[in-house]
Amino acid sequence: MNLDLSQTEENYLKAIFSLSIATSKAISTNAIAEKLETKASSVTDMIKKLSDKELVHYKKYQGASLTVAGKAIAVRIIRKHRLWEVFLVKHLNFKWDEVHDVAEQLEHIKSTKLTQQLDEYLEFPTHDPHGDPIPDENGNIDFHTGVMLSSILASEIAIIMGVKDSTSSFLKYLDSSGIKLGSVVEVLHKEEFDNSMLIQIEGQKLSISQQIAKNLYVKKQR
Amino acid sequence: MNLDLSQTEENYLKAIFSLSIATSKAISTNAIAEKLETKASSVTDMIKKLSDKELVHYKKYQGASLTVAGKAIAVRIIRKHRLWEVFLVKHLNFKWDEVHDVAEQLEHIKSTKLTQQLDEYLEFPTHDPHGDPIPDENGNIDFHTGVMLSSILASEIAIIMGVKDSTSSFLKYLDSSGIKLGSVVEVLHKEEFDNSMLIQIEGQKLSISQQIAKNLYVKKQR
DNA sequence: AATTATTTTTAGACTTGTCTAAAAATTAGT
DNA sequence: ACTAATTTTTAGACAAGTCTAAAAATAATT
Ligand SMILES: [Mn+2]
Ligand SMILES: [Mn+2]
Ligand SMILES: [Mn+2]
Ligand SMILES: [Mn+2]
Repeated sequence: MNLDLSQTEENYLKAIFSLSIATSKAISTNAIAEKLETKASSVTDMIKKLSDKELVHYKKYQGASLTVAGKAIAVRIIRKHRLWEVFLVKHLNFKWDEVHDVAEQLEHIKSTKLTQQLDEYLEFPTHDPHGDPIPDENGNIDFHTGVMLSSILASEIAIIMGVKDSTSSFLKYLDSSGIKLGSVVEVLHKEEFDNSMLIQIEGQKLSISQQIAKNLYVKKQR
Repeated sequence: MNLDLSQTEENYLKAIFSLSIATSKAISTNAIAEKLETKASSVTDMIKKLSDKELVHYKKYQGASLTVAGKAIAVRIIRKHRLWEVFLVKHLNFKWDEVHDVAEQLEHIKSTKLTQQLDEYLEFPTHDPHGDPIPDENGNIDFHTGVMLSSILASEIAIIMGVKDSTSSFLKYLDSSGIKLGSVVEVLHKEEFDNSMLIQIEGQKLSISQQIAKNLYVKKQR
């Protein structure tokens, strides 16, 4: 059995993993297809292949879920992805909205020594530039403990811990508004009508939509 | 015309480039096949494809050579390969015999910003860990001016500038003999029978075969 | 429960890159 | 110059990954 996977196979495992975080149910063919911007028929073919390699559990019409072996591989890829993102931002002057596409390529480089040395070189970072947790060598992840900013009540104070949406447009919006990881945010007012909120952040007052607030992980202060 | 090449296409261009350094003639199908460890029939197919893309000149039975566009791409890949090798040795504790396979993967990462920032981060290195010249941003290369150690006469002194053979076994031999880039070498005696030589290097006397001496670039002193 | 709508799978085709075996062209040897 | 050896190309096949269109299964409606 060939244990060396193609980039495509790795991307499928990663997609199933990230779709599995929100639910404990099997992931539908369509969901995977949408995530990978491919067709359902292609997904069926690939899932069968991964099932033969015992990396996913699969029963016809029942969707897919990762086996222990499949999950271990997915986590390793995510680890590499996030370590590279840290490297790009910390050492190569990339902005947090510029790293993802390059990391999508770098995550497939195969060299355990490289990953290990990169981790050490970066001084064992625990989170990537978007606040996402970096799995350790053994595949353990500290999942986001944070709640969403949208759930914080008026007059409460919180700290920005991460972004849920990592698209360039969202990150650029945050940059232009001065919102960054570690920023202290106070909820001054919540508008009942549309759930928008007026917040105090980085020395300024700002009105943000619920859409924005739902994509920011925060840690509530006391 | 799609300008984004596959890794395979890039490897063919690189192979033709490196085989072209030794000669000004077109490169034979067989030579490419051997270099890439593939079959001649596969090479013919790919050369046709690259010819359609105007990256190689090709006439049936006449071998292949790079067009200006093809050469520019090949040089960019070699630049990336060597920059990554420098990074791995300088920052990630890789030995010079460990970098090649990883660099073979990293050279295909597509991001001009990445290449440019990496170059800057490494402080614009001119040579890789094996002494090979790194092309600059515009594709200019300082080819090895050096001669081979095998051509140095008895009683002459030279400095090790690079290795021609970068296989792990050769590099490990050099490590075990204390030979490294920058080492000063004095030729004490040349054996006429087999062209082996007795040299003084890094404070010790050493006998090396012609095979060894033919794979070391040196700069003659004075 | 029967019919519709949606999701998923299958069947067949296409692209990329590879291979083997055979044919064609070139090169070498006499 | 002719034959033999070598190199190169072609023809046909295969694996990986993708797609479209049609069939089958499941889920939602009435
Ligand atoms: Mn990312
Ligand atoms: Mn990230
Ligand atoms: Mn190399
Ligand atoms: Mn090198």
